[in-house]
Amino acid sequence: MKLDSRKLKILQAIINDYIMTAEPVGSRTVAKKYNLGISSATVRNEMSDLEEMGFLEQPHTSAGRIPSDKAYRLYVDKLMQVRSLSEQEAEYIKDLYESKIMQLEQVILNTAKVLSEMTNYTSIALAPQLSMVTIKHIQLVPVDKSLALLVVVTSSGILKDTLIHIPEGIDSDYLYKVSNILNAKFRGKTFAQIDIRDLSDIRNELAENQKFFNSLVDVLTTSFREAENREIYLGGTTNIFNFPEYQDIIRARSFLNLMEEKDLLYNILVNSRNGGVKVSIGTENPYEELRGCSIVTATYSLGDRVLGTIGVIGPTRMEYSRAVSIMDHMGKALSRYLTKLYGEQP
Amino acid sequence: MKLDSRKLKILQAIINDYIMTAEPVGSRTVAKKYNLGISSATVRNEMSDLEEMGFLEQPHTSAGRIPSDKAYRLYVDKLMQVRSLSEQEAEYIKDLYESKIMQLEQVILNTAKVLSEMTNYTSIALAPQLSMVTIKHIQLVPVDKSLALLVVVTSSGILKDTLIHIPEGIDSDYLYKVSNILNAKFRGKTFAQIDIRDLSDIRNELAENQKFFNSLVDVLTTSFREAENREIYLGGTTNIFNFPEYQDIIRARSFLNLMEEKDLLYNILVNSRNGGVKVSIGTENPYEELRGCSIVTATYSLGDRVLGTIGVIGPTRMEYSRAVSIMDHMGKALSRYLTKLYGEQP
DNA sequence: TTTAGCACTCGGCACAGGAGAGTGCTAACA
DNA sequence: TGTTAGCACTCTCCTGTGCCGAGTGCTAAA
Repeated sequence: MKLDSRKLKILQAIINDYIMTAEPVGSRTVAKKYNLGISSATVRNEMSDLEEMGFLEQPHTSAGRIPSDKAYRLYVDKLMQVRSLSEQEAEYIKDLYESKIMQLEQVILNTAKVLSEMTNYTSIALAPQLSMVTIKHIQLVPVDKSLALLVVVTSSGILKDTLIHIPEGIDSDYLYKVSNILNAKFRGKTFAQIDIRDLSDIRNELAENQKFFNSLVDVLTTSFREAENREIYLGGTTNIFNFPEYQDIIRARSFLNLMEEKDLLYNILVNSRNGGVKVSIGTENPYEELRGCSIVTATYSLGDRVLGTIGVIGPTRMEYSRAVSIMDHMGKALSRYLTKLYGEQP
Repeated sequence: MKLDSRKLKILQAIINDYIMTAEPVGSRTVAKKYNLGISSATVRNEMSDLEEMGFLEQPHTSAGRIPSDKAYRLYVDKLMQVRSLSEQEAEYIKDLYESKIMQLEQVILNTAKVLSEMTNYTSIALAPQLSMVTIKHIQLVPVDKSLALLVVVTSSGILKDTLIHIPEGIDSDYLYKVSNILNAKFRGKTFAQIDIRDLSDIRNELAENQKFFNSLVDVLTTSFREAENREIYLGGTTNIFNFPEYQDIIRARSFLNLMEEKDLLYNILVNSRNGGVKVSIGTENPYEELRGCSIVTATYSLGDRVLGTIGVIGPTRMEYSRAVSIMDHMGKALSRYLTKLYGEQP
């Protein structure tokens, strides 16, 4: 059977209607509301064909039809027209990145918040992945007799800081010396490139302070393990209650529980890291818990390095065209902002 | 009318039963299940009295009775026996504070998580209030030609760090000098004690670098404003779905929305800061949105300075005796742990 | 003062019937 | 041959009814 232009028009009408109303769409509605110049009976025949082809589904015999995931896929790939942002929306994004925030985490957090407010979906954002950025500066800052602060500044302004115990009798100069060694070793490298063997040099330097060396190794190795920042920021988790398909307490609950599964969300976002806007519809999703949801993601970068992913998650009956355009703009605006703020200076 | 011992026994039975079942309790149940040696008819008369006295309420004529907030208050103050922790619970808390976490925020976050797991309620925790701790060390760390990192270490190991722009031509030595001035001015003070006028000295020092001075003032003043860390950590927000009184989507939703109102939660926690375990029952609560909920809070301290508050929030039909004992132990264990880790060293 | 007994109340549930929306099929029509 | 009008049929949703059970309040007896 061929998917001729009339079938496409009808399909599009059904998808549009269902996205707006969340109610199964009947043949009469299509014929009347989307004046295609054909009668409801004709529409009925076409709808029957579309169902046979797998684009429509019927919740029960005497209900209208709803689009299948396959239909949404077709819609996203071929049918929908990606709108540009409304003035209001563009303004919203512009405002977000004009405020003076220096903390990178805060930027991402605010981005998530704005995303959920603009789209009315739940937003998720992956914290910047440290393994992607280079180390700019390492410094041991003395705190008191027995504590020092190990600060690592990266090219993206991110810093990891950890307090470490130092043995008695270590002075500020000594820390300064160690800092210099660490800098010489690791400056310019990414976290991923750091090799534990590089530390052996330092071991020799610190031969007389074995305990201190051990502390350092301890902290640095944990830092390596946490180089992949697995933090996930959420925005508008309760937005899900706005959708009629989540008026059921069981579904709402399982959705909210899902949002607490940070590991799962992490995997989703990390796997969407290969550039551009990505749409994942219902059953296309690798995780069973997410059939019924669609996810639109976009990446954000610093210069040409992809740092992380932002996304929105909502019912498969999602306003894809709006979501895609917002995600697209947001990803780009965020990248521009980050590159401007933290971009590698010569 | 007098609240004699039989009335108290009956009231206690009703409260216990209602806490466990969430179902209105009838006279038969009380007479049979809590063998008090009296008939249901007698219980009925007593219950009628208790209702008149304001301790019981009737959802509708042919239902049993449920305790009023007044009854819960009596229960918490007089009737309930505060149990000690089960071995399992004690073990759980012990484990929590035996792991090696250095980041204070992480400790509080984990505390909230464990709290919600142990109690099955939603837990809330107020981040440590910086105005309570003293500044130990301030240092400007050079990052590159145009950026420096301002690190503030406090007596509780908390640090605030912010990137600031520095004008061209400022070298590491210069930053070191400025750091020393800042240290001389502010070391030993609390954030609350910092006076903007103290900066005028520095202005003179930096006369030739007006721009840099402005940046510094900018950052420091924002730090002051944020000295009160308004961050709230939540744990187990979806636990609320476990309770039959929140099977209604409207109520569940409004509860979850409430949990996103960080300002409101902040006020609740800050106002519970005057030591010890505090129980706030339903309508006793200053916020209308929270009638129907009870909150049990405890404070945590560093040495003798109260740093913040932790708490659990659940339906008024709360297992007060368990909640109070857990909060009491947790607050104390957390304080001990913090004092051991970050306690003021000579 | 306590208790047994009884009439009464009210929510919850199952069930039936009707309305409404939508379908599929058939037959007529262009 | 494709399109349309008509019609019987299906299925959900809503509403009203009647019954059951839990629980109460009152009365009268112990």
